[in-house]
Order: sequence, then C-alpha cells, then structure tokens
Amino acid sequence: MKKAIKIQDVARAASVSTATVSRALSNPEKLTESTLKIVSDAIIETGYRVNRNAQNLRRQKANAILVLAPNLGNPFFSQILAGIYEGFAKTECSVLIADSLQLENKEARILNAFADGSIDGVISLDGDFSAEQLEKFTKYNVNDKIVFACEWVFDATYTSIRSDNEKGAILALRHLYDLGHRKIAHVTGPEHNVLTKSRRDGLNSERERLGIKINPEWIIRGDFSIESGFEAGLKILKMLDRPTAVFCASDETAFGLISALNSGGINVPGDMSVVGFDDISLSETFIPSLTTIRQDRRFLGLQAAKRLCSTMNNNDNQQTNRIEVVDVELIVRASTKMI
Amino acid sequence: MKKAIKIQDVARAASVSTATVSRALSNPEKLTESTLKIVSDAIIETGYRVNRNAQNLRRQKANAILVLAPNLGNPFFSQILAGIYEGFAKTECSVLIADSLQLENKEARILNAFADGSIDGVISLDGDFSAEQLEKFTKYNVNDKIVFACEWVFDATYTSIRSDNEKGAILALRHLYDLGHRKIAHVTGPEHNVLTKSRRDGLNSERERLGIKINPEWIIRGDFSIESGFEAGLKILKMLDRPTAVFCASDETAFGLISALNSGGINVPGDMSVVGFDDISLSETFIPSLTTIRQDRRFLGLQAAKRLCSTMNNNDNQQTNRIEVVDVELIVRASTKMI
DNA sequence: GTCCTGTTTGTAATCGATTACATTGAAGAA
DNA sequence: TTCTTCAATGTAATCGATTACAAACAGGAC
Repeated sequence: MKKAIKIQDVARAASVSTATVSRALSNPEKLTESTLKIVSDAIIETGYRVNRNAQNLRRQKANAILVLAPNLGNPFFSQILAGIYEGFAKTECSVLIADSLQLENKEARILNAFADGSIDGVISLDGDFSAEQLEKFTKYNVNDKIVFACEWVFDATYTSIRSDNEKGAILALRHLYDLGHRKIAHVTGPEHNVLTKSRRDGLNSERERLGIKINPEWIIRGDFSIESGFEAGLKILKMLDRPTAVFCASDETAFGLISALNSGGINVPGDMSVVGFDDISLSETFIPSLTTIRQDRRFLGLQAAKRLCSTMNNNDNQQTNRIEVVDVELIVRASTKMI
Repeated sequence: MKKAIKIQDVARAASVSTATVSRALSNPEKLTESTLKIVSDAIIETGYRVNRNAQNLRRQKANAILVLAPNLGNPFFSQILAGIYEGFAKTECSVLIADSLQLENKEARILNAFADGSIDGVISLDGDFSAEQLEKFTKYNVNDKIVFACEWVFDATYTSIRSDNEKGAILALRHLYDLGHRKIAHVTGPEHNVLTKSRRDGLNSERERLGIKINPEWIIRGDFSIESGFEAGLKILKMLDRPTAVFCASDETAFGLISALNSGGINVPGDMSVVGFDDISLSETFIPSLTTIRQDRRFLGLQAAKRLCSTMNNNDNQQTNRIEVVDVELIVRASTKMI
C-alpha cells in the first residue's frame, strides 16, 4: 500500500509552504505564474490528491447530497436520477441515494445526516412527509437545503420542481373524450399522495367542464405499481356497468391493467382504451404501445440539481420562484381508439 | 442555524474528558456503568452527533462505498441495488452510485476516490475494464477493495458474484428444443461483454450436444437494450430462412424483438417462440408474458455487499472462494409454444 | 536613502474526533 | 502499613487541509 501523499509532501517537493500549495489548488490567481508552475509540477510529480475528509472538516462542508427516492425499483426514477447526475457532473459533489420506503424514520435520518456533516443538501422525490416531520425540518433550519422534485409538500418554504400533473390529466381525459369515450375510469395513485390528488383534481375539473357523468365504482384505488394495475383490471372485468376507457396514474399500472383485461378476453384498444402517465421507455414497446402523458423526467432532475446547487452556493435564498412547473405532453399511441 | 454541538460540549456537560465521551460511543465496555450513564445522558441532552468528517479523518476511513453501474436506466439494476442496500443497512456506510457509461476515465475516477479518501470500496456491476485499467488497480493496490457483481473481469484476484449464465443459456435452449424448435436464433449482448460471451458459450456447447445446426445469420448482435431487440426483430422479418424461436440476452431485448415481430405480422408465441434473460418485473405482465431465465438479482447485490464488508473489516483477505456462482431458474410463461 | 503601499509567501491556529500514553485511585498481597 | 497491579479516566498529540495574520519584499514617491 502506497502511503498517502499529503500537502506537506508537495510543499517540500516544491520548496514552498503548505499554504502556497493549498492556494495553488483553490486560489491559483493569488500566486505568481512562476510559483504556480513550480507547485503544479510538484503536484503532478508527487501524484498528490487532496484528502476530502480533511478538506471537508476544515471547510465545514460535506460535498455530498442525498437523493431520497420512494422505491428505487421503479424505472420511472432512473431518468430523474440521470438528470440529477447531469446537474452535479461538473461539481465535486457526491450523490448519495436512499430508498425512502426502506428507510424508517426518514426525517430523523435526514436530520442526522445534516448534523453529522455527511450531506449538504437533499433532493427528495418523495413528498410524503407529515406536518410533524416538516416541523422538525423547520426547527433544525434545513428547509432551504431540501428541494423536492416530482412530488412535493404543501409548505411554501420549500423549492420544488414538478410536472403539470393537472394538465396531464386534462390532456388524457380530453383525448379520450375526443375519441368518443364518455364512460372513463381512473386508476389512482396511493391515497394522500400529491400526484394522486392533483391528477384527480385535473380529471374532475375537466370532467365537469365537459359534462361527463361518473360512476363512483370507476375510481379505483391503485399505488402506481404493476400489481395494482392488474388488480384494477380484474375489478373492471367484474363490473356490470363497464367503462369504455381507463386513465391510469402510471404507465406500469396501465401495463398491469392491460394484462389483466387481456387475460379476461378484453382487448385493448379494441374493447377498451387505456392511457398511462409518465412515458417510461417500455411504453413505446409494449403491445399495444401505450398512449400516455410524457413527463420530462431528466429535466425535472436536472432543474432540481441546479436549484439545490445555487441555494447551497449563494447564501441569498431569496429565490424568485420556489415552485417550478414543467410542461407535459400527450403521446398518442396504439392503446386508445375511436369508440 | 444551531451551531453544531461537539464532543467538547458533551464532555463539559458530563464533567468528563473528551476521551471518555469518545469511548462511551465506540468502546462503552471500557467505562464504568455509572460514567457511561452520565455520558449517555449528556449525549442525549445535548443532542450530540459525531462529526463524520472529523471521525473519518482521524480514523482514515471514508465510511462509503461506490457502486458502479452501466446504465442506471435499466430496471435490471434496481433489484441489485436493493440487495446492496440491504447488505449495508446495518452499517454506517454510505452508498454512492455512479453510472459508468456517463463516466469518462472510470478507472482514474475510482483511483481518485480511493486516494482522496472518499470511498473505502467499490462494487462494480460493470465488467468492462481493459488490461491497462486493471493494471492500474493492481499498481495502486486496490484489487481487494473491488468486488464485481453480475459482470466480472478475467483476473482471478478479484472477488466476484455472478449468475450461472452458461446454465441459463443451456436451460433456455433445451426448453426450446423440448418444444420442438430446431431453428433457434440468438440476440446477443454487446461484443466483448462477459455475459454475452458466457451465454453464447453455454448456447454453443448445448447446441453441439443436441446436434442442432446453426445458420450464422441467426446470431444477431444486440446490446441488452429494447432498441437493439427491436432492430433484431426487423432483421428477422427480412430473413428468407427464418428461425422458429429466439433466445434474447435480456428481457428488454425480448420486448423490443416481440414488438417488432408483431408490427411485421408475426405473432409470439403463435409464429415464433421467444425466451428472455433476467426476469425483470414487467416480464410477467408483458403480453405475451415472457418465458425467461430468472436471476436472483437481490441476492447477487446482497452477497456482493457482504463480501465487500468482510474484506473491508477483516484484513485477512485470504478468502476461500473468490468466485461465487449463483443458480438461475427457467420461468416458463406464454411467449414460448410447442412447434 | 527613507517611507509607504501593495503583492506574494510563510507561520501557525484551527476544524472535531480518536487514542497512545500518563495519571489516579482502589483492591489485594505481604 | 506499604507495595503491586490493574482498571478507569484524563492529557495532549494527531489526522490533513485551510486561512487569518504576519513577514518579507518590490516598486514608487519624496
């Protein structure tokens, strides 16, 4: 094992002080060109790497952020992560990932990580925090170090980047309406989830505007998962008053739904039209290919990263807009058909 | 902002020395029960959290590992990650994730992270390292801090956990053979990939054993992606001498393939049988549901984590078996049919 | 030459926890 | 009582980089 080279070794090799070496790395403009050259050469020659722990200790920083994702197993998140990585690519900041479903006491864990200096900020893709949990964040003064992406909480002090979920639901409903559908079911996300709520709100408002009646049975509780879609499909198979179209809260749910319908002899889109939400990569490939609402997930991640970076660097957290809403788009494919 | 509480503050509150507080946390058995009680109370009362940077600096550890994944977008990896997290759940070790496709000079980045003290170990799901890159690892003496999972490199000094890929290919081929298929195509993974190679090897040896002839056209280069499967499907559509079954190197490739075949009027499994590899969650839901080879991905991740933990803790790296091969299983579903 | 100014570089304190070594004190042996 | 031994606790050096402050030095004004 090579023993680590430290700043002292470089200083000795360059016949300067440690301060000069440190400055060569972080404030090169403060040095004469000639000394900078000497020091740079010595750094290369010795193969010196700054010790992050020492640096972080002294600077009182962690150079790391935490991404909190509910269920890493969902391919939905990968693109968001890619965007986040892109946003941090040029920085020296490490990205830690935690699965918030696996995490007990998540708010305590986050506060702990802040307190012990292992993170400087959080990007949460999970908006499921109780009032008590949020109070703790406020108490420990970390609100402006947490950025929400995709999901969010109802507390205006947090920065958040989200898709226009209401519009997505409206686009989906109108698309089905335009195809002649009037009996439209909805497989929701989990109760209390902000996405569930705003998509349902969009749906209801547009339903009212278009004057569509609704059978309460057609609102089926789901949780974004494939399995919940499958179960919803089984429920629909048993209905006496069947809808002619279904809007699902996620693409995976739509896949499960279509699969169940199929197993019951109902063809999509022949007998029933289905719209998803997200536009994950498999939606194009699925048979039938899925009509869905596209969210620009990479962009959501990228923006969240940028916002967090800027609040972490500038201490002026008087941002103009804490809430940024990203446009969504209807992608028409083969799972929907004129009635 | 609350100013951070340090060990000094706790020492003062408990009227003991900092050494005693430190011992209360890391070597409680060295203290009298009564002092331990006093110190513990003081820790709770003050809300003290150890500063990780200071601790890591002093202990010369990072308390973090890096997971290197090729293409985080692939849902295949999420289960492995879940296993890795499970393996590190009880430890204080943070898990960093990097997408090796996005990472230029990955070996240099890894060595850097070791050198600057930001990681203690690596779990690589990526086996694509050149001889020169491996030499660098050897030179900097980090071979026993790197564990390969899923993929691996041909250097016996590394610990690696992998599925029995040859057996998987053999099971797939024999299943198709048993259904009466003799004209069997294969969509491979990327050239030079170890998985591609071992699956192809398994296929070839079993092919020979069963006495199946092969049209070279039926070996189609892919890269595990949906798109490459789609393109392979298009190629098959154009063939004069068409296979009756296809074995794909990944489930996603199989989805793309089936989708392309479908668009060309070829029904799966009616006109052609398809077998995948991996058994990702959507395989059960896809229409038709996919016959595939199941890898226990969570277990692969968990084992990799355990191995890395034990080599990082015990300095005796005289492990009995550096290579651990995990069994795979044929899952028969609806995408394959008797000819 | 002397003084002043401003730039470049060096010295040493500091971040917060750990731990080798020193000290204290109590129990047991004689 | 006095000495030995050992367990419990304290003192202070240490990990490696940063940076406030000090020092050195060059150049210009007089």
